[in-house]
Amino acid sequence: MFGTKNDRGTPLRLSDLAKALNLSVTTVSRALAGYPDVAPATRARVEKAARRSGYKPNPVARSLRTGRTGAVGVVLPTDPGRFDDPFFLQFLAAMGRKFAAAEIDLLVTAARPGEEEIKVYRRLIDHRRVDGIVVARTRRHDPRIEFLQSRGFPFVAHGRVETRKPYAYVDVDGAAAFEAATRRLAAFGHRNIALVNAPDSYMFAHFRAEGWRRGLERLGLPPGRMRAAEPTEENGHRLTRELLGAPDRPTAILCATDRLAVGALHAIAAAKLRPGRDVSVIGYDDLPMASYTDPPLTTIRQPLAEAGDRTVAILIELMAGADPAAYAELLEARLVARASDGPPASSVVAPTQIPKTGGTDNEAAESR
Amino acid sequence: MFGTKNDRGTPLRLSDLAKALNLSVTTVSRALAGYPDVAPATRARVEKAARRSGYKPNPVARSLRTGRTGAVGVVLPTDPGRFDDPFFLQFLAAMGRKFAAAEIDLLVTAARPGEEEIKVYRRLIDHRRVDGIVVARTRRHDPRIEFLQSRGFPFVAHGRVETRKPYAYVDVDGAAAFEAATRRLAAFGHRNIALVNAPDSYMFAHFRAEGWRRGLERLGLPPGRMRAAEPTEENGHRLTRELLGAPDRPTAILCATDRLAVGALHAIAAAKLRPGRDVSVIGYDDLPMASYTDPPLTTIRQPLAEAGDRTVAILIELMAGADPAAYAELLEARLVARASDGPPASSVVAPTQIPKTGGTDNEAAESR
DNA sequence: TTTGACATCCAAATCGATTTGGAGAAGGGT
DNA sequence: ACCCTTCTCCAAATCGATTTGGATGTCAAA
Repeated sequence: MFGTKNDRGTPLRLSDLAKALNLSVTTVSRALAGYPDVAPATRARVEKAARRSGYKPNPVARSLRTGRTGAVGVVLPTDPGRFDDPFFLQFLAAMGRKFAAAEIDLLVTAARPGEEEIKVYRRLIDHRRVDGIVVARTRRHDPRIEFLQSRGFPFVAHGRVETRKPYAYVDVDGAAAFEAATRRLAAFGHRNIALVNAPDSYMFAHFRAEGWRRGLERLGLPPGRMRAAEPTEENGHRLTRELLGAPDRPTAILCATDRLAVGALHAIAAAKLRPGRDVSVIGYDDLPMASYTDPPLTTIRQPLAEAGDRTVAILIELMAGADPAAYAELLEARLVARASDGPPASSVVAPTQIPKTGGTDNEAAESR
Repeated sequence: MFGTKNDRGTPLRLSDLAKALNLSVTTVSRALAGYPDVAPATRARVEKAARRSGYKPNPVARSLRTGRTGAVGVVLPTDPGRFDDPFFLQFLAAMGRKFAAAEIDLLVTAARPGEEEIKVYRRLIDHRRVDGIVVARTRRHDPRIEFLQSRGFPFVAHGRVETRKPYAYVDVDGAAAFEAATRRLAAFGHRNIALVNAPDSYMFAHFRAEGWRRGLERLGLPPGRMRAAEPTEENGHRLTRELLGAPDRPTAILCATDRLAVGALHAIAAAKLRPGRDVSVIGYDDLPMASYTDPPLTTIRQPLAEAGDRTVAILIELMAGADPAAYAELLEARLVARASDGPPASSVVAPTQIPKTGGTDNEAAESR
């Protein structure tokens, strides 16, 4: 009856459908769009023909006319060329299903924090590449949030920001999670609990440190030591080695991410200490590999799937015109107990066998 | 002189520029596009005005007219919701920089292998969402390749496929790498070298097995055992446990990916054997965490950055009309020696202490 | 018979850039 | 003086869908 191609061999156009039905493109368009000024019988005829022929409107033409693109942008705040943090992939994956279900395309770019970063956002918006944006890994003073707010562009942030003007976000309560983790360690009997953190400029790092501090304080424990750097295995190793080399060696180390924790476990073993016995470690993220560290990593699992679902749902509402101020969701993380933490080996262990750390690199690193 | 916005507050249009310059849109368009029928002085004037005002053509309008989108699609062959394999992210990252430099947007989707998968490709093409496609992780009989070829759509595959009709691909010579790794293990003195592989339906797994087999053969060693399953830590652990439980326990295990290798190391330790001493392990991918396993993983690093660069470069040429048959590139991987392999502990070790494996799950798994 | 009110339908404008098919002017050759 | 190139430039068509602003027809009320 109706072919799925027109006589030019290109996908069916609205005008092809109209011609076949002996109707105007206007009527066909309005019939499919649900306008009321189309007779029920006509609408049925149009819908049937559209279904039969597999007609789908050309999204580019529609986009030009309506100004909508059917795509959403995500700019990963990392060096393009190596945004290999598994977290980002999990994050993308968490949103993928919902976006696919809504027939929304995901446009992924990478741009490292800084001036260039805003340019990418500007391009996405000015050139109408996307209808909405997801901001990943917020920072304390985040120029991206300010920029998007100033443009009035729909966006959802994964994480909070220190700003007055309300905006839509979905975040996980890292402070509560780290306070709970601190309590857990204290309950094991630890009194010297250190933190291997990501740079404080990252909001997530800031909150996790806050939870740790609050936990220590409420438990009446003395403040612990903290070191921070970009969350990689290598930095986790280095910072932990520094902590272990200090005179009052911590018996437990909270790590802001699993990648840091992996490095920490390694540094502990390298110092001839038993991770999980002499020094407890707790991570955050529950990456797939967390079960396969040695010992298996006790870590905190954030409800990333739920966060992704909510992020997408909120973004869709914002793109339809909803007020960003109405959306501020804080989800709960939950601790996954494995074997990298437990009671301290003994209250009074002589700090035996701790190798000297190198002398040149023991200031707290705070890379870019 | 020229504002960066027109009087409607929207981004500058070609017609705004034309009006300001007292020229027709035709001339302005042709001046910027480099047509020869524009007076040098006029062209200079137009170019200067465009630069000053920051004019960028509306990509949607351009797309409607030219049929090009300025975007490229990647469909990750995984469950949407959990495409958390670090490899995919590295792969995306490897292409990210070049795509950004060429001002090409990257459209990322996930669809699990099967019928649904082709639907996604069909949508990308029919709806003109992208100008080209990158096919990730090829399979032996890959319906994606056939589909794209039948449509004559520009694409580059990361990996080869068993087909006669030529197509453009960039691949890493996994067979050569695994043959070399096998030789290395044999040089250490190993004679019983097993393979923990990904399903043979994946082309990469097929080649790595081929290299391993060829290596054994050329060295005059007896064929080794192989087990295969989806490349996750968990499966690496399970398959390795099965291999270790067999009567003639291998002294070395090649793993098709680092994730499998991580599981393997863990299974070896769980069997009270010393990884790197009693049982050597070599992985593939050199994920960031490979340096932080216990012991640090000897693995094979593929030149992913180079592969990404070439993939993008080839795709750009194909989109400009080049012949896919002209592009078939095979890159070399290189072994990164760490501490998970070495000479076998002793030629004659009694297979002591090997715990019984569970009885229910010891057939070679070959999940979907 | 006339007048609304309502139900249906459609021609044309629109989104913004590209491209076709000339038009007009200037200069050269005969 | 006339014809032909060669240079420059531009009006209008085009891509395909959406949307504005009617046009037409029908039927009931006046």
